[in-house]
Amino acid sequence: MIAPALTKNQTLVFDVLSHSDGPLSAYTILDKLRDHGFRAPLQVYRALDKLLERGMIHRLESLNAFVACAHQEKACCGAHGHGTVAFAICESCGHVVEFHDHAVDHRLDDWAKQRKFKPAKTTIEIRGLCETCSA
Amino acid sequence: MIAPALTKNQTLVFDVLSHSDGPLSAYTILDKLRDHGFRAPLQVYRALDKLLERGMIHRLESLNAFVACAHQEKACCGAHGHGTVAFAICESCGHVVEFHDHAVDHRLDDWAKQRKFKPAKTTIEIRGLCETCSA
DNA sequence: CTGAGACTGTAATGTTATTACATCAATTGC
DNA sequence: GCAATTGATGTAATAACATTACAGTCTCAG
Repeated sequence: MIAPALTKNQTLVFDVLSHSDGPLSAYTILDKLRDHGFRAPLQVYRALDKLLERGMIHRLESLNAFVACAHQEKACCGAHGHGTVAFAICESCGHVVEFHDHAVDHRLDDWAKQRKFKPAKTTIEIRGLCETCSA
Repeated sequence: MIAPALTKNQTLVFDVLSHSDGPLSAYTILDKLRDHGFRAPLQVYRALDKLLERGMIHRLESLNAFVACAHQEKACCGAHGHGTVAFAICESCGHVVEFHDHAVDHRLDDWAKQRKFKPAKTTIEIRGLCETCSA
């Protein structure tokens, strides 16, 4: 099962995200792509949806923003991925660190199993101050 | 340090949330309070902010909605609370279960300590299907 | 060729949240 | 008493985020 190539719009959106040093909102992406012919939010949202499906990008729920997956180029976190992605978000500098913690995943899975809850997507986001900004 | 009484608007908003069987958006709350003189979103958002500060309600980031804290009447999850709150959200029936898992908290704290990241607020939300809806 | 499916373009609209400014009431310090 | 401060409120306008609806294009299997 080989993933099809990205379309032009998907490529443009992914490039913007992967070259950014922080999360971007859909509208910020739109603005950055006006020169490439983007005119409406839907062009961005459609591309974002596909990239999310593939696990190439992540959505930060607490920011309404998007980041490229830290495991560059591998689609590693998608359907075949290693569990839930977690984020630490610095509220001062905006920097985001993506991490995975198997123990946390396992613990949440256990909770779900006990309640017979079927998880579809799990969000873990820690907002605070990074080492640099809290110094 | 005794908490001051809730103001009229705060009380109205809290009552709506605590009598609801599911999460409500700010605008849904606004509609429910029109009869009580609410006319603008800001009246709701201001009350929500104060209630969040006290830990009497929680915000569900992945839904842009709000719920009353499950530990009724105690302000238990606020400044003196027992760590991070987690939620399981059924995407079919909308039901939300609030829970606390000390092991998960501890694990995320460890991660933060190692990176010298200072957490301010942590969001954990599992979206999926509850037992009833997946049957 | 043609019909199905996936992607695109555009406009309009819906939903969520904030900024700006004016007013009112309670509290505090002089 | 009476400024000065603080915190809550009311209203309007706007900003920010996201979706619906509809039409056109492209590709490919049959």
